[in-house]
Order: sequence, then C-alpha cells, then structure tokens
Amino acid sequence: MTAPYRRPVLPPTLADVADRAGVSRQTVSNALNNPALLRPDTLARVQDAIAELGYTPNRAARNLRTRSSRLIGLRHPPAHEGTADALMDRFVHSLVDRCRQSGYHVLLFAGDDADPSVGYEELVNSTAVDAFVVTDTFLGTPQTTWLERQRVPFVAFGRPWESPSAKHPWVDVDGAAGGALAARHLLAVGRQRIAWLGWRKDSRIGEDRRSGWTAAVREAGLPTTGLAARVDDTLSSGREGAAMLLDEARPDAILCASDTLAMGALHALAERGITPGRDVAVVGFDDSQAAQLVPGGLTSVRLPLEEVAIEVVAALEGLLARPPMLLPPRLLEPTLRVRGTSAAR
Amino acid sequence: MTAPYRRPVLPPTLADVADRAGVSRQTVSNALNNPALLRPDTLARVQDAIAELGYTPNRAARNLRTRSSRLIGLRHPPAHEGTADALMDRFVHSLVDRCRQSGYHVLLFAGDDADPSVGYEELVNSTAVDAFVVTDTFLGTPQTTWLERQRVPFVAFGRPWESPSAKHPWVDVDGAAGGALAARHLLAVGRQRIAWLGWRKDSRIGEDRRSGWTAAVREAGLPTTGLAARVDDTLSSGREGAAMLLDEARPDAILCASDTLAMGALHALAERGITPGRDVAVVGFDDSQAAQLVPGGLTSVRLPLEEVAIEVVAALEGLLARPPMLLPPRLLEPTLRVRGTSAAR
DNA sequence: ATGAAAGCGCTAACAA
DNA sequence: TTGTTAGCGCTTTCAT
Repeated sequence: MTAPYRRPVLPPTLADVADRAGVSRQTVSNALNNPALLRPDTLARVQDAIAELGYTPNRAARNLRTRSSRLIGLRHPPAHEGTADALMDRFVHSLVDRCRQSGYHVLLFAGDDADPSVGYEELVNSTAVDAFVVTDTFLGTPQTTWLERQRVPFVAFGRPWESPSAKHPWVDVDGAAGGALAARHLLAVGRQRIAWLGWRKDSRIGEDRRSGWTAAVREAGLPTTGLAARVDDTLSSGREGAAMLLDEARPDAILCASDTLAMGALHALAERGITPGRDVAVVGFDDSQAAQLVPGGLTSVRLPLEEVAIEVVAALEGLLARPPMLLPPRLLEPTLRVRGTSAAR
Repeated sequence: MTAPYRRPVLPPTLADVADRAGVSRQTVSNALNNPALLRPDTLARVQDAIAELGYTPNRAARNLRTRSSRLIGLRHPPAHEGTADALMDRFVHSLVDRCRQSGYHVLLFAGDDADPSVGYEELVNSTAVDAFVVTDTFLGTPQTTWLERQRVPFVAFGRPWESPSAKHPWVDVDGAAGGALAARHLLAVGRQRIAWLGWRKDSRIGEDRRSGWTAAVREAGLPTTGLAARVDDTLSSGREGAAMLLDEARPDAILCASDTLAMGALHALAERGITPGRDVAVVGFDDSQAAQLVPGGLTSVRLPLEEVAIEVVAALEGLLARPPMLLPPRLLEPTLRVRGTSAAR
C-alpha cells in the first residue's frame, strides 16, 4: 500500500551551482537576479552550471528573504447553480495567463460568504500572498475597506460603489455603455418598444446597466415608463418578469441585465408561442455559454475579461513595484455579440 | 499587568509571541504543532498571546524548514468558447473548498498546450507546491508519465487510459454507467430508437460513455446499428450530426456525449420544427448551465464533481502523509438530471 | 515540560 | 566584478 513517493534526491541548491561553476553563492544569485553585474564569461559559466544541474531557486527561501511570495490571492466564489455566471472561468484563466507573464501565480482560496474577510486575513498575516484580486465588490465592500485599513495591496475588479472616495486601484466594465450599446442595436434593427428586465434596485451593477438602456431609449425619443421590471437574478424570476412585461407592456424587445434573466425571458416567449428575434427580440448580458449555445443564439453584451485581466495585473505590478505606483481606475467598454434573438427584420 | 499592544509594521513573529507569553520560541512552536506536549496553563498563556498579537505563522519560513508548501498545483486549462464545459468551475470550487479543510491551498498555473509539462517542472523544482491535481488525462498522458518518473506526488481526475498499469492514484466518473443510466431512462419513458451522437473514436471518454448506451439498448433487445454518429465536440458538428441521424435513422431519442452536442441537436430539431421531448427526446452529458437554462430544460448526466474533489483530496492527503499511503483508484457514479427534453409521453 | 542551538536556501549590505 | 557576512522565521534535534 505504501510507496516511496518522495523525490529521491533533494533538488540542487544555489550552493551546488556555485560549486560547479567555481564561483561564490552570491555570484550565482546575481546571475539570477542581476545578470548585468556579471562578466559575460562568468555569467555563461554560471548559466551552464544551472542548466546542467536543472537548478530552480527554492521559492520558500527566496520568499523568506525577500518577504514576498510572488503569489496573488483570489477568492473563488461558489458557482451559483442554474445561473449563467460562467464569467469567473474566463476571467480566472485570463488572470492566470497574465500573471504568468509577470512571474506571478494565482492562489485560490475559499472564502466564507458570511464573513468575507476570513480568508484574506490569514493569508496576509502568514505572508502567503503579496496582493489580492478582489472580484465581488458588488457585495458591498467589507473586504476592500478591511484590506485598505490593513494596507494590504489589492486591485478590485469592480468599482467601489459604496465608497467612491476609495483610493485603491480598480478595473471595471462600463455597464451603462453596455446597456446603451444593446439598446441602440435593438433600435437599429427596428425595435420601438424596448423593455428592461433587470435586477432589484439595490444592485448597483444592475442600475448601471439599466441607465444605459434608459439613456439610449430616451435619446431616440421612445418611452421607457411602464417598460421595466425588476426581479431576482434567477431563471424563474426572469420568466415571470418577462411574462409580466409581455402581458402588460407589449414590448417588441426585452433587454435583460443578465443572460440568466434573458434565458428566463426565452422561456416566457416559448410558453406563449412567440418566436424570439422575429416577434420579440431578446438581449442578455455577459455572453455566457448558454447564450452561445441556445438554439437561435442569444444576443448578449460581452465583457472584455481578457482586457480586464491585463489591466488588473498592470495595476498589481504598479502596486508591488518599489516605489509603489498607484494606477488610475480603468473603465473598459463591453462589446455586443449579435445572434438570432435580435435578428434584423 | 499586560503591556499595551501597538500593531507593529511587520507581522508579529513567533519570537514576539514567546516574549509576550514569557516562554521560549520553541514552546510557542510546540503550542502550534504539538499542543499535547504543553502543560494546560502554559498552552493557554501561549494561545492568549497568539490571539492578542493576531499571530499567524510565516509560511515562507515554515515552508523552508519543513520542505513543504501546503500548496496544491492545478493547471487551469483555457475555457473553450462556445462549448458547455463549465465543469472546471464547479470542480475547482469543490477542490478549493476541500483543500481548505485539509489546510491546503490551490495554486493555479497556466500550462502550455503544446508542451504540457512546462508549468509542472518549474513548480516542482522550486518546491512551490507539494503535489498536483492533474485533470486533463484525456489528452494522453505526457504529464502523468513525466510526473511519475520524477516521483512528484499527484492525483489524477481521469483514468490513465493510455497506461492502465500506471500506479498513481486517480479518481474518475464512470462514463459507461452514465451512458447506461441515460439510455435506460429513455427506455423507461418509452423511447425505442435511441441514437448515439458522440465524439470520434479516438476519444476514450467518448467510447466509455458510448459503451453504456450500447449495453443498455442491446439489453432491451433494441437496435444500435445505424443509430450512431461520431463528430467533433462543437455546436455545429452536433447540429450536423443530429441532422444526419434525424434524416437517415429516424430516431425517437438522441443521447449525446456532451451538452455541447446536445445543444447542437436541439438546433437541428428546431430547424425541422421537431419539438424536443415530445417528438424526439434529447439527453446530454455534464449538466452544464446551458442544459439548466435552455427553454424546456435539457436532460443531462451530471458528474459528481463535489465527490470527485473529496476523493482527490483524500488521495492527496494519503500521498503526502508520512509514510505515504497510496489510495486505490475510485470510480464514481454519475446521476441524471431529468428535464423537458426527455419528458415522459 | 521547557529551553538552547543549529540550519533550511536565499539575498541585502557591505568588503575586497 | 566577485566574495564574505548576516539573518529572514521557523522547526528539529538534543539537553535540561
């Protein structure tokens, strides 16, 4: 049952490399961290020794010495079943990829939904990570205020809605621009009564997206009153909200705050025998897999998560540079993926 | 009388705790790692000091000393756009959650798709992680054979298809059982001509799932010949494959190797005005968000990813225990989520 | 049950 | 340009 699953020999150390190259340990360290200091022939000799031994610096030792781990902490929130929030997956991948290019790795930790600061504190005090990426600023900002007070470096994906005076770096996507983009697209394909199916009023992200709809529709001289519904972000709420809109407001398009709601709207249309895209257009938000896969295809606002990751890592590097450099907030523009539910007629 | 505490710039160290508690550093270390050695009153005094100072052991120092990082490496593969493989998200979350309960954290790294060993090697040599979770065994096993030869501890999610003699721990889901489960369900709701829409023959996972379909259908004395199509795992391939089956084989049910293919099949049905679940049943694999959200709902085989994570972490703990214990492979049973596309008639 | 000493592998500061 | 010294914070002997 037991097996010798440990590596047979210990990995080579910096001292081994120094011996082999016939130089001191410090010279090897310099070859790694400050190669310009070495004479070319010495550098080459050291690099040969490194290659021959397959040497890689021991991270624990380096971390201990430099007081930095080159690890970025990211709380991995539970995926909500039955919703279309596969955003995280795309973002995490982009983040991991950009981090690699900067020599960082991503450390995932599970937070407590009740007390969001719980995971952060332990990782900070144990110097396990150099900084955090905080993604759930829509939950209010207990973490960010805590992190800020503790002077822990972090970059937020999401605006500090509750405390606009917060000075930490953040990157966000312009929801209002996305809402307007979608609304103008619907106007362009000939829709006149564009309804909004969104989240409850306490959602700042929801209100942001909604404001784009309001602005674009009014700009076209068309009505918004009586054409809005606010519900929870669930499939069934979306279906019920859309049903209500269809029965009471007679819209020819429904613009939704999320793909989850948009899929709910498609349910409502199907139940009434209404064809999406022909009779009533539907547009969602987030360009989820469901939007991409549903028969006919669901038009959706796509968040530029790859760009977000780039900006987040840039801000992180600024923060961790010496001296630290505080990059200004970045608000990125979403795009629109047009599919069958908003075909031109 | 205790002295007033002022939060220092640097986190408190073990020596700070020792000073405050009036004991030696080693006693504090023992309080942490071997509390049974201490006299109850000493232990209490140390714990008080730890709490007062908000002390958390420095991970780098501990890692350096113990030669372990309590980090588990996980390669985060790129999410394929336009497919329903949101599996990873659910699995990662379960894994992170279980790891926390065992005092581990998950380190994400981006691999190179061309040379899958690239990320692993650096992390191993730098002792950045104690072990790996390998998820993409369906790609063949360059990583696993490499890891095994390097004697790096790892647990695979996925069988060693190419090398059944491999002795590393692994956890997998029984695809054949899933295929049979879905097929029997379709038989139970009165379907007689159950087609298979699967991947190409070189996919071991696909052949595994398919074998369950074959067995269950034959067991019922019904035909399988002429009722199978093999395509790539894309939406359009699924649509085309389903279209071919519908036109040439007249099935009353299509069992698919993935939700992506199943969504493609729904496209094909929609184009023909065929109602899923009434005229032709459709069942997918993986219980993706698309399956949960698509109007009518897509019946799908659900992988027990939470259980997989539990077993993976258990195997990991065995591997990292001293002496190491090699847990036997685990093959877990999937379940079926019945939705509208396979309603009883 | 508690304490003293050593050292894990690395890099910052300084010396040569 | 290269080498020497010191020490990051912790745990592992071993001694008391």
